[in-house]
Amino acid sequence: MEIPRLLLDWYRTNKRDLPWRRTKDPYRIWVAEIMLQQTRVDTVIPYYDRFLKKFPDVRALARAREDSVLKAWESLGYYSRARHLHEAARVVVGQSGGEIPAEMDDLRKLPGVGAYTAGAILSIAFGRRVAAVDGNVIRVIARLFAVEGPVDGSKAKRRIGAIAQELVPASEPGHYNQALMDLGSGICTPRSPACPACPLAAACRARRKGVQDSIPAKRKAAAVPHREAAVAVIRNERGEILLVKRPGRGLLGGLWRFPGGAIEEGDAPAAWLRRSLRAELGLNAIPGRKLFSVEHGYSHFTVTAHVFPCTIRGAIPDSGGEVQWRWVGMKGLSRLAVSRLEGKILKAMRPAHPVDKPFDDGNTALKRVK
DNA sequence: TAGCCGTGGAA
DNA sequence: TTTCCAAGGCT
Repeated sequence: MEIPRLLLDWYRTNKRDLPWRRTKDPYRIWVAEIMLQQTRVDTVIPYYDRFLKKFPDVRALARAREDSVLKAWESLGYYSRARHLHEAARVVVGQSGGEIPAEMDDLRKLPGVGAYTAGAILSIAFGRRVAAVDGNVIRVIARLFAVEGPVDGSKAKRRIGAIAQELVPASEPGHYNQALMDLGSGICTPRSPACPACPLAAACRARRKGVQDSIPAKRKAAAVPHREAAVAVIRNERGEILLVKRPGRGLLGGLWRFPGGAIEEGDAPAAWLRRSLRAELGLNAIPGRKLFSVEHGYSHFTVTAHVFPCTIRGAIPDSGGEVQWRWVGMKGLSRLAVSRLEGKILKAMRPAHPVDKPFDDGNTALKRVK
């Protein structure tokens, strides 16, 4: 086939110099592939460098605490990737002494490693002739072969996957797969592809038919719902804030948050917050006047969070029950991961109410109000 | 199969 | 400003 040769020739002079392209260490390739899932190269680079400095090999990652791994992942998003990578590192160390699997079946069993990631690791780190079909590759193949209609159905995915696998050359499969991705991200882009600069333009059926802009066909995005939330800033006499640990799965799993949560239509935020804190933490909390509200967008909904300083009456139950919580100062914030929403709240509070400085109006949790 | 799962940059 | 989306995987 002509395509692999054209692509590899193009790649030799056009490839990007990226940190994970300077190594053949399977662990480093693996970390890069997980971070790159649904995430831009420019965003990943600083995280990649910091992560590998902190966890230089799979054993270091395996023995780390989850809070430490999530802290290294903080603000990268899709945190299940970090939890799965951490868990998978423990599996690899426990089962094969730290040797990254070089077989498809073994690799796919690791949490967080799907078809794409396994193909990328096998081809790039182990030189195996396996396709790595990501969004770029789906788009490039769909255009090269003028695959019209939706590409997210199982039939179209099987067809594109079969073509992709057939195209992979026995020589330099890792470079070839990365070339395909570079082509997709820089030339054969989702919108207005740069066909005149494309090394495969002469072979592209979509270009010949003039339909490159409508392939792959995309479905309309679902409307994103909006929610309202009420959260509490509770301080002790040292100015530390009360943070709650999220469950180890689901949205932002394993990260720390302010107490409170989503309110229902028609709920008064302060009254709801008071009930919520009693039910969740057993606290008798008195919300003060609202400090401010913060907007944030997640992958599938947006939220407006109303932030209330709260005073606690009576005893504060110990953590360790249903909900785990801690008093957190600046030192704690340097070790525990929080989401961007918490980051926005902390930033908005900083001028008047920096962490480690008690509220100056006596609005502290330990100030007993009779 | 389709919904869940973050974030920030580009257009 | 709003919309789209970027090297997917899990359930």
